[in-house]
Amino acid sequence: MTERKSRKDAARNREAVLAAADALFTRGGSPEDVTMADVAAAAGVGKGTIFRAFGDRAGLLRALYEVRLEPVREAVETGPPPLGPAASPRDRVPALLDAVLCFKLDNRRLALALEEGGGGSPYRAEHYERWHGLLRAVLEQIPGLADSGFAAHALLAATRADLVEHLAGEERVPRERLRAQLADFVAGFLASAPPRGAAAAE
Amino acid sequence: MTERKSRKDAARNREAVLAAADALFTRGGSPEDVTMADVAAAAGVGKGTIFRAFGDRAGLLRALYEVRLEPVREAVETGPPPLGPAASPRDRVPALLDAVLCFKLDNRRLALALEEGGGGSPYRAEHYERWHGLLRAVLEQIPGLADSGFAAHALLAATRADLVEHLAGEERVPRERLRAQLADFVAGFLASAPPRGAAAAE
DNA sequence: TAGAATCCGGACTGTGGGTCCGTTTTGACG
DNA sequence: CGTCAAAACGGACCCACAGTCCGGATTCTA
Repeated sequence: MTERKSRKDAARNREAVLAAADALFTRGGSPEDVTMADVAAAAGVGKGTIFRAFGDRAGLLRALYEVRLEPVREAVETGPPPLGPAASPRDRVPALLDAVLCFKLDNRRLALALEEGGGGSPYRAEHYERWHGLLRAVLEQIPGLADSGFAAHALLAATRADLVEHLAGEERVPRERLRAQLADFVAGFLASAPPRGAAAAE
Repeated sequence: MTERKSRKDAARNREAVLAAADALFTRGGSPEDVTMADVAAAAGVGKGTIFRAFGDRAGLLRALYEVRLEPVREAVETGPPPLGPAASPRDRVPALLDAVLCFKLDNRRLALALEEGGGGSPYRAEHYERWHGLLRAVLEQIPGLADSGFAAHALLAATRADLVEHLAGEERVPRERLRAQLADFVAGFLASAPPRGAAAAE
């Protein structure tokens, strides 16, 4: 009942396309250099098959993205702290942003392709809205912070795929250093709301 | 001696193209919908003329961007506080970011076109490097802040053209409200470094 | 005003996303 | 197992657009 039963060749080809696209995008090189025809050839299907299954290029990218994002989403929704819902807001915010950063580090070309040529704004994508809504809600629980809606946008903007690519890929900033920098930045922002009765400096 | 003397028709056409492109990009509608042929037609020249004068689409966009950015750049480099060099770092950081935000609000479609289809990363553009270098230097002067290089990137990311477009264009957030939100966010971040001997909360 | 250097402009090319439709596969039913 | 309609296949085809090319027009120099 989950979905209309689809013909088995359709399902098989869908998987083949996803696998092929996955491989092609993971391989080094600009995401723009991977054409739909390339994907079709690598998957051993015709172009028509891809477009029927995914609608357009952006659809394919989104589908791939969702697949890869699945584990992270699960960890966030039902996992243990600090990522899961049981964590305190002050711990969860940095954990969430770190998770996003790590995801983009692990899926640079894909995230890049999706954010750049992904049709319209990345801001209309529903996966962005998920992240934003969640982050906003968590920020909301921390009193004394500025507009949490904008703050959520701004913090997420620090993990934009092309920025990550620039820093990690272009400037060769090591993964752990980048994570630390983001963590510091987030910590700085969170520090603007006094943790308790405001006991101030050390 | 500023530049090789160019033929007067070349100069005239260059201006015509800039003016036409300016008008076309300012007019509502997606920047992608403005083709080079459109610009050529509007300017009353042939396509070849545009490509000879600006190299490629990105070159035209960059040239336009520079022209529009000129006043802001001057205000930043030689203007009065809080934008100019005489301002204290704590005042100048928010002023700089506000200036960037206002600029992008005033030039939404253009900034969008440049950041999206602008060839490669926006992070390799030299105007980005100017802003980043400047912001970084100013942040550097505020003791107690996290890595100023990354912080500069992160703060600038909050003014990304597509985010601005999303908030101001899509969600109809009024200009002044957006400025206030950014200002709050920046203030929050700056507050993480104690202004003086850390007199703490109010 | 002659001649050369430079520029003009629009026809032309290459590329890649997306569509179309004749052919093939699948699965339900008798 | 044989038949048939629905669904899927695939690659030839279309189109839009960035970027190129070159014969002809324009502008500078002498």
